[in-house]
Amino acid sequence: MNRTTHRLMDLAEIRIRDAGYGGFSFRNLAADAGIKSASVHHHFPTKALMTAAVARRSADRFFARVVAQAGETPDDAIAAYRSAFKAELDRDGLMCLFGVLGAETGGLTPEVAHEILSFFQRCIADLSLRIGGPNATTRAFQIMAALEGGMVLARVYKDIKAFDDAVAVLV
Amino acid sequence: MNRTTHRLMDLAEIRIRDAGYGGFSFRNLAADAGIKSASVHHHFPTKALMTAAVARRSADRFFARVVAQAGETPDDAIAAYRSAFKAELDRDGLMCLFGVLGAETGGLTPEVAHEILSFFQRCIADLSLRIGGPNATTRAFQIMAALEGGMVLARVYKDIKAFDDAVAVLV
DNA sequence: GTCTATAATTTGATAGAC
DNA sequence: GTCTATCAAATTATAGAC
Repeated sequence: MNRTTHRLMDLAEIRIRDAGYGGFSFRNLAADAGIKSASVHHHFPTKALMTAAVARRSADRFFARVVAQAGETPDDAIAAYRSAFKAELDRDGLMCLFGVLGAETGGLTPEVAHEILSFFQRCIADLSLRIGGPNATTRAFQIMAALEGGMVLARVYKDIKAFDDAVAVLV
Repeated sequence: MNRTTHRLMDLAEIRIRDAGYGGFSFRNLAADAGIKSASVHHHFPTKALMTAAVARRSADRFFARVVAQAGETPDDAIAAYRSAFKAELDRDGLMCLFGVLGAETGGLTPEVAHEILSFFQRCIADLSLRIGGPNATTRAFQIMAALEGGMVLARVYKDIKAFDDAVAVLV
């Protein structure tokens, strides 16, 4: 993949995290990149496939970051997840791509919905494994819910402190 | 407000909770109701104002339910909030209107965004008051995050158990 | 309160030149 | 790889008849 393809994915990711799947179009994306919408189709055949590609790249980056940071204890793993999500908020004040798309699941094509579900399944499986113990999976759901819900609150309040408060109990 | 107005709001609420603000139009709403889109404009001047009206009605109903159920202890209040959110999942498997719209805040008009922020501020203020103590507000953010995040997970997994797991620690 | 008709704009997508 | 040109469909919204 070349520079423009990546640049278009960067721009799409921002738009989706800001306003959801219905909140971006090939037209405004092209305008952001300084090209025409027809040229965007050269890089991605359809909007749905582009969104799926953006989600896949975002998930890969997320797990690379989490794996790099995760230590040996359950608390290390939780801290790694928390800081991976918080990094997105810190960078641009926008929430997690998967939280946004997950909330509007009913408006997504099957290929996009599949990427979203896969991301959360991978998080839950990985977290459960690292946490261990009899209630590991339940605990993993609690952690993911706190993180995603915290990001929604930070987005609505336009204040990262809402996220910090929401996830304070995890650390 | 007459029967058709309420019916249109019911239909819009379902659509928004399923696919977000960008996931519904006056055309498909009208089709759902068996009328024409021009007739929807007789009830609501614009899509944004209709969405704001739906949000306001949803918030009023939510707080009426919470006030009716909330007992005297902090745990009673938390249980009331949890059951008010869960009631929506139980009814149709869809998540909270405010969680969906909150996630795509960047794509909303100011009047809609204001309704969403107001809802969460009202929840946090009310919960903090009922919980009491020095960390009441922080605790309120944690509860709201768990509930909203739990609904996102339930929506993505298409399984209410994801919500139950996510909020199990609250009860 | 609902309809037909329509305007103005946007959107997702394609064909073909350069 | 980007462009112009274009299409078909959808979208928000309005005017005016019934």
